[in-house]
Amino acid sequence: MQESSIVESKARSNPETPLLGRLRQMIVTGVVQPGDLLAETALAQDFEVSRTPIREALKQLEREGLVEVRARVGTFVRKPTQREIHEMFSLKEAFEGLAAGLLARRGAVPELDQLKENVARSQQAVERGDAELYSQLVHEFHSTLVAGADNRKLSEHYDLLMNQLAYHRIVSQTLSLPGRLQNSKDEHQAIIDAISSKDPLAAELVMRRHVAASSQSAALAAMKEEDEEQPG
Amino acid sequence: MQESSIVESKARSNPETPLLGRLRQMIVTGVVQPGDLLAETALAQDFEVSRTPIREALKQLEREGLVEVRARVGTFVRKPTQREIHEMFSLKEAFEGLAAGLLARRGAVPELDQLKENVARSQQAVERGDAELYSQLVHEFHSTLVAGADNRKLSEHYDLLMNQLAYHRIVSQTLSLPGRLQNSKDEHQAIIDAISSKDPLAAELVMRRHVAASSQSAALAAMKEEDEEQPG
DNA sequence: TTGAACTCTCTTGCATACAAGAACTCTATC
DNA sequence: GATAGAGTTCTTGTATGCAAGAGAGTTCAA
Repeated sequence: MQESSIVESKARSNPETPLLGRLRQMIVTGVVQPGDLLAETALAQDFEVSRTPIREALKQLEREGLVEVRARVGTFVRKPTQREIHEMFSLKEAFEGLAAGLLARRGAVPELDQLKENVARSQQAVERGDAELYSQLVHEFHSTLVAGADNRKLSEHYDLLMNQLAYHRIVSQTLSLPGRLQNSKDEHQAIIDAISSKDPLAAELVMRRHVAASSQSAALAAMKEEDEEQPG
Repeated sequence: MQESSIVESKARSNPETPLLGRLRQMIVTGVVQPGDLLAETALAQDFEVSRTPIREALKQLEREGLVEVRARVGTFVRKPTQREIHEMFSLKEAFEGLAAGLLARRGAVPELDQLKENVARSQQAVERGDAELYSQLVHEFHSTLVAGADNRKLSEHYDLLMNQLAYHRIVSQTLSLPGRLQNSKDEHQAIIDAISSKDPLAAELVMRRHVAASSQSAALAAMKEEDEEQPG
């Protein structure tokens, strides 16, 4: 239905090399953990290519902020600092607020129907207490909304940001917080209402409030994860 | 005083390779024109290195949207489409609006004083009718404001955007439009007032209105340039 | 036991050779 | 004159070899 969009979403002239996508997915989904060494030679053997394309992909990932290349030492999976996470949630709020406003301006488009359907399915997920399905639907809701803004540059920046946040991992943790499920669904409904009434300002405002609320939960979850790793 | 910031501004662990910066500057400042071929071999000879580092830099520039690499054909300086320019100005509005809000929240910081001084100098430039100096001060105003938001992720995204817009070229064209100089300066003053009164919402609103206004002028100038190139 | 120096290994950085393909040019043919 | 085709040339894509440096481990001396 909806493209994954965290891992792959650009519709550019040059389709992304499979290598880059696979490496990025490994990082974003947590197959490799922050601090892990991504050695070019080892990866080259794993993927059965030479170091050259591996190297290009790693350099690209460095620019995306997912890894850190230390000259003549190694390439390591990067972990955003608390400050960076906070900064990125500010950006997320701005991006999605902009998207909501643009979408409201566009009026009735297919994406709006997709959002309505999403909320309907979310309602069922909430009733069944299916947190995992709901988490997936949340991701779909937000990416559909941004896609509906019909602004490719926005999408590019947004995808970049979401990859850095390793968003879906944080979201699934966030939603385990008690009561957050029902709140989140209601907020989604309010967003759709504002968009449907073609009020860009209201749409942006509601959207930003929603992102701010979930950001707070997410930041909390991220901080909690931090504590669990280093209990001392 | 203020770092150029269009060409170089990141304070990352890995300092940017000189090659990348030089190539980027060549594109942003118009030394090489859209459509021009950037052949790896030729550049390697010019810069007296092998193709490998050149290649890395070009790949990076591709990700930044400044060049287009067509496999086995060539790497070409890219020209944003009218649609992309429009999209990017939407993003610019969101970024600078966010920055103004964040800066207002921070209160009295050195950057605020820099902004005040900037407006004072701009006043002089307007009185003297020095459009070039004013153009430079405009650039400085906006980059100081974003820097003042104290959000590195925002700065990264903003720099990326500005490079794609080859912003200063467009600005200098824009400001030649009659009456725009005085208007622009007054708007800058209004932005500072809003920030000084520590009203994030007002600051964001005024900022966004300002960006929207200058965007309209800039888009017009870009369109005009387009027409001049292809008169038929 | 501690510390310093040295060596050894592993990493990325860079240069280069070769492969593959796109596009242009020139020629032959209709 | 127009067009199809082959060949040439230019481009980027990939593999690989070597250089340089960081860092861990070891050894030796105090």
